Parts: sequence; C-alpha cells; structure tokens
Amino acid sequence: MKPTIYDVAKEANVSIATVSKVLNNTGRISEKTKSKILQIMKELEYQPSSVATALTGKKTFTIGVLVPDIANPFFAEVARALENNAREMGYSIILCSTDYQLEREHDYLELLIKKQVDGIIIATEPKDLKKLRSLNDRNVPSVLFSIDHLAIDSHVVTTDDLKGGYLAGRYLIEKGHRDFVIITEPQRASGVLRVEGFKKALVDEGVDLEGVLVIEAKSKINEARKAANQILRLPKRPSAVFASTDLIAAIFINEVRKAGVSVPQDISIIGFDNTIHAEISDPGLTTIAQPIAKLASYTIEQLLDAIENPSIPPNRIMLAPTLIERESVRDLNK
Amino acid sequence: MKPTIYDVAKEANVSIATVSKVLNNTGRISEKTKSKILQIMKELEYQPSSVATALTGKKTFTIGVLVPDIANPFFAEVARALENNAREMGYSIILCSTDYQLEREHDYLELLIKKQVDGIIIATEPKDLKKLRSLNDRNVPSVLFSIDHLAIDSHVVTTDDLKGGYLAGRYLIEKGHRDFVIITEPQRASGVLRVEGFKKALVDEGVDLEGVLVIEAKSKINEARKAANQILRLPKRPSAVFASTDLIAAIFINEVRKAGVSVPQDISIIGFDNTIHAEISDPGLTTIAQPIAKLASYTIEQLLDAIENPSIPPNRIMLAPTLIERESVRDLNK
DNA sequence: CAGGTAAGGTTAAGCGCTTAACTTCACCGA
DNA sequence: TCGGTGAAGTTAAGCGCTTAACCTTACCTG
Repeated sequence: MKPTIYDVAKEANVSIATVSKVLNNTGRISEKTKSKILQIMKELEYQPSSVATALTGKKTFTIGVLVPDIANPFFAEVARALENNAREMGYSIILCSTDYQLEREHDYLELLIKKQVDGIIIATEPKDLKKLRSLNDRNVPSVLFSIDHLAIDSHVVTTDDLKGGYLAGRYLIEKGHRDFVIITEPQRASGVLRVEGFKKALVDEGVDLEGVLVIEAKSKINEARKAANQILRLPKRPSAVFASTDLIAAIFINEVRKAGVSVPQDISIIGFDNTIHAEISDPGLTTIAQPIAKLASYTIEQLLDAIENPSIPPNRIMLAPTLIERESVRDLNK
Repeated sequence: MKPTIYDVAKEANVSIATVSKVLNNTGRISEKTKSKILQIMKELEYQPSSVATALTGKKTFTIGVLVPDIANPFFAEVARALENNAREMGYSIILCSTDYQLEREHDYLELLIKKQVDGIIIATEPKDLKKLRSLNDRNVPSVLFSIDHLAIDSHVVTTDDLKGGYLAGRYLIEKGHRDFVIITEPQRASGVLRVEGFKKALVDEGVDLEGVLVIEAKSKINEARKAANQILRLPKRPSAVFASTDLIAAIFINEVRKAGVSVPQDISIIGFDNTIHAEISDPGLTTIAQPIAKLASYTIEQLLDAIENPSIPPNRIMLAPTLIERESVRDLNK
C-alpha cells in the first residue's frame, strides 16, 4: 500500500505532527530530525496525499478548464498554453469539452465544484448563465478566457476582437481593396466584435458598407466549403474576404483553388487566430494572431490572484492582437 | 460557505449517517425521510465533496492522461475521444502534456499519484521507465495508448501500426508505384513499425528495398519542409512518398506545389493518422486512419476494468487501421 | 404476552493530513 | 537556587464523508 504519514512517523519515532511540519516547512524541528524524516520519506517513496491535504481546508491545486472542443486547433493551443502556465505554478488542469452543449457545461460545472477545484477557466461561450453566476456565491473564482460576458461577474482576459477586426479591415484597405465579403460564425460574441471592428475600419476609411456581404458559417469543414462556394458563385466577386477563423480561411483557399481561382492573384483572404492552419496553408495565410501565450499567462495570473484573494473586484483585461503578414493578400497598389 | 453533509442533516433533523445513506442509496431509510432529505439537498444546493469521499477510500473518479503535446491535432483528437468516453463513465480527466521531456513525464506521474487518480493513460512514448513500472507496485492501473512497450507491464491498446504501414505499401503498389521514399519520425516505436510494415508490403510484392530511401523528420513544420525539399532535389524523383504522419504529408503537398510539381500527377503521397490536415489539404490526402474513437473506448474500458479488478493480467489490444482514399495518390495503371 | 424480527435510524471510529495549544527539558541570569 | 525562556516535540481536534455495529420501536407469532 501507499505509505501514509503514519508510516513515516513510526519509522522515524516521532509524531505525525512532526512529519507534517517538515512537509510544510513550518514550526520548529531540529536539523537532525528533519533530515532523518526526509531520508525516511525517500526510502518509503512517501508522497503526501493531496486528497487528505485538500480536506483540511487547503487548496486542491487543481483548476477546471472549460473549452468547447479540444480537437479544434485554437482551443488545443489554448489548453496547451494554460496547462503550461498552470503547471509552472504548481496547478494541474481538469479538461472539460462542452461540445457547445448547455447540458455538458452544466454537468461539468457541477463536477468541478464537487471536486473542489480552486478555480475555473471558461473558454467556451457560456450558456448556463445561472450556474456560472452561482460560482461567485460558492466562492469559486473564475476567469473568462477569450470571451466576454457582462452578465457574469468574473475576471475577463480576452483578445481585443474589435481591434482585431479593425486591423484586418485597415490592412485590406491599405492594400487597395474596396469590395469585401465577410464570413463569420453565427452567435458568437467574439465573431460579432470582429465583424464590427472590420466594418468600423471600412467606415473610417470611407468605404460604403452597403456592398459588404456577410455570410454565416460555423468553423467546420463543410460549412466553410459551402460559404466558399457561395462566394465563388457571386455575380460580382469581391476582391478580398475576411474570415473570422483560420479554418474557414484555409478551406476557402483550397476551395477557391479547386475552382481555378488563385489566391492572392484573383482574390485575397485574411483569417483570424493564427493557428497551424494559417501557417501550413498555401499560400501562407495572412491573419490576425491572438496572443495565446500571453492570454494564458494573464489568465492564470488573474485566477491565482482571485484564489488568493477572492474579494478583489473582477478585472477585464484586453490584449492586443497582431497582424501576421503572409501571402494571402494581394497588394493592389502595385 | 459550501454546505456540508452536516448542514443537510441538521436541517432534516437526522444524523449524517442517514444523509450519507441516501447519497449512496444504501441501507434502509423510509421513503418519507429520503424524499425529505433529497428535497433539502436541492434547496441548499448541496454537493457532496468528492475530496472527502475520496479520503474514505473510495475512488476519485479522476484519471490522468499523459500526452506529448495536446496542440498536436492527433493528440487533441485523442484527448477529446478519451475525455468523451471517460465522461460517460463518470470520470474526469487531468491533462498532462509532457512535451517529450523526461522530467515532465516524471513530475506529472508523481503528481498524479499524489492526487490519487484512479488510473493513468499513457499516450506518450514513455521515457521514465522506472517510474512507470513503479505504478504497478503502487497499484495504479495504467493503459498504454497507441504505443507499446514490452518493458512496461500495463494494458496496451494500440493501432496495428505494422499493418497500417503494410496497407499503405500495398495500396501504392496496387496503384502501380515502384519507386518510394519514406519520411518517418526518428526514435518513435510506432514510426518504426509503420516503416517496417510498409517495407514488408514491398517485399511481399517483390519490390527491391535497395532503392527505397528513408528520410527522418520530426512531425514539425520546418523539419517536414526540409524533408520535402530534400526529396524534390533528388536526382531520381520517386513516384510515391509514404509519410508517417499527416502533418508531414500535408506540408509535403504544399512544398511540392510551390516547386511547380503537382500532386498526384507528378508525385503521389500517402499519410498516416487521418487528422484534420488530411481532410482539408488540397488535394485531399489519402491516409491510414487510426481508429481513434474505438481506441479511446477500448482504452477507457480496459482502464476501468483494471481499476475494478487490479489483478487481471494486462491485455494487449491491437485495432486495425483503415485506408482512407482521397486524391493524393495517382493510379499509374490507367 | 414473552420473545423474535425487521424497519429505520443513530453512534462512533476512521480515512490522511493540518494546526493551535500544550508539554518537556535544557539552559540562563540574578 | 529558582523562575523564566526558548527550542523541539507531542496531543488532540477537526476537515466531510463512509460504514460496521448498535439501538429503538412497532409488529408478529405461537
């Protein structure tokens, strides 16, 4: 069996309290006793049970991460970055894919509470608002990652989507484009903001919004294909397309090529997220990069702050996205 | 504060033992008392602490999953499938990315033991053999996922990589190919098996192995690019390439196109894994699919079996891969 | 109507650890 | 010589839950 603190204590001829003290580096113990105990721990391969520790009111050093779908490259990167930062701080992560379903979100939240996680990171568009709000009453600190929802009184760490859209719009205009189509995910707050920012850029540069078509497509292969083909069939083909995710953009490039239309010669495209799709697509996809690593480190920082001090008021941190220039946008000025 | 079993008991005017009984559906309680207690639990939004439950010797309903890198699409899919199956069985998952580093593997294993997980799934090429073997002594059931290592006495659930390679080889030969180059990951057992299977197919079909070049490349963007270009510069270009991962294959397609060489007209390629890269690449990548969903469900099944009954001898389950035909291989017979 | 029985509880110990409060003892200065 | 002091431990309660063993009633039966 796994050795317990009693085994160590007995072996060392001391009380368990003494052993506990060397575990936590508290109280007074002579160097001699201490090293003896440490020695014995090694011999027995003793590992304190974090379950028992947690029961005494200490932390579980576990945080829950809610994502919609870990198989989506963006969220996979997010999970990776969060895990990395958490690990460095001594925390581990319980992974929860909600699959965009209210029920799963609900169940997972209950589960995380039951498991006494120290905090929860929500990277999925929240559906179960009631449950989420109840997190506060239950003193479970939470951080919204890359999403924002005024109805929830948590910390927020997100990309400035509005600005991201704006960057994309301004860039295309600088490159001489004037006719646009937007492909965006329906019912996603960040998608809405991206489009809004994009349009704002057009307005600021004096482009008429009337002619701008907005097509809705989820960030899934078949929907993205459909959207791409819809654009190809348009009577007046736009000179540039703004896709609200890289997956949509990458598929657009492929569909368009199949139709004998060339990117960026015949049509330009700009994506969002800077996932691996953007990097390996051909031509390389110009896109708006979310600063995932930074978002993750701020998120963990905020969460740990909130864990240490539950009463601090929720901050809303917005990090600037950056434009990554590759080869999918043609410069019409040249 | 979070209500405890005491709060419920007090409110219901019964002892905590009674409450515990309704929680576990054991012992005798009158319907009346039971429904009253259930009612009160609802009102208080009582959730039993799984930490306390775990301490009484019950399970934690948590399993650890070790992957090398969750940002890799293959492992992201794996994590997703495992999580899905685990959730259905009432388990949740602690995610551990080892980043191919012995140290992290080691630390995570210690952590998982400390957290008293009920079992561990290892989907990363194991490095810390000693620690892994010690899992057995500590009665922590484990399953090797998609890898195999005779030195470790765990259950194994894996794709039949040998057969996968064989399938790829036979397919290419059926399509009339005779000159091959293989791109494979170095130091990866499954990679070795894939290559071996591939070669076996060639031998069985009477193709001389002498002319078959094997290039090593990690499944990373830059290494894959390098490998692709190395092939392009070859004095005698092969008619078909076998890449041991989809990422390598997808990048190969792009690099080759940039060089003005067309897939599959000028050169054919076949991948392995059937990740999203295979699906969205252009042309669609013909590849060997690992039955991820099935692997995951068998893995969870084996692990739960081992948790219930630690003494069952370790099984080794090998699931057959299948060939997914898309458009990246040319039929030379036509 | 004594004694058995079963239903519906309760009591209390224990899981592995933390921690406030207490004990013990050596040593010190006046 | 004696009280005071500080170092090094120990004692014991408590965290929230489970469970074996026990208790109390009501009811049944010969």
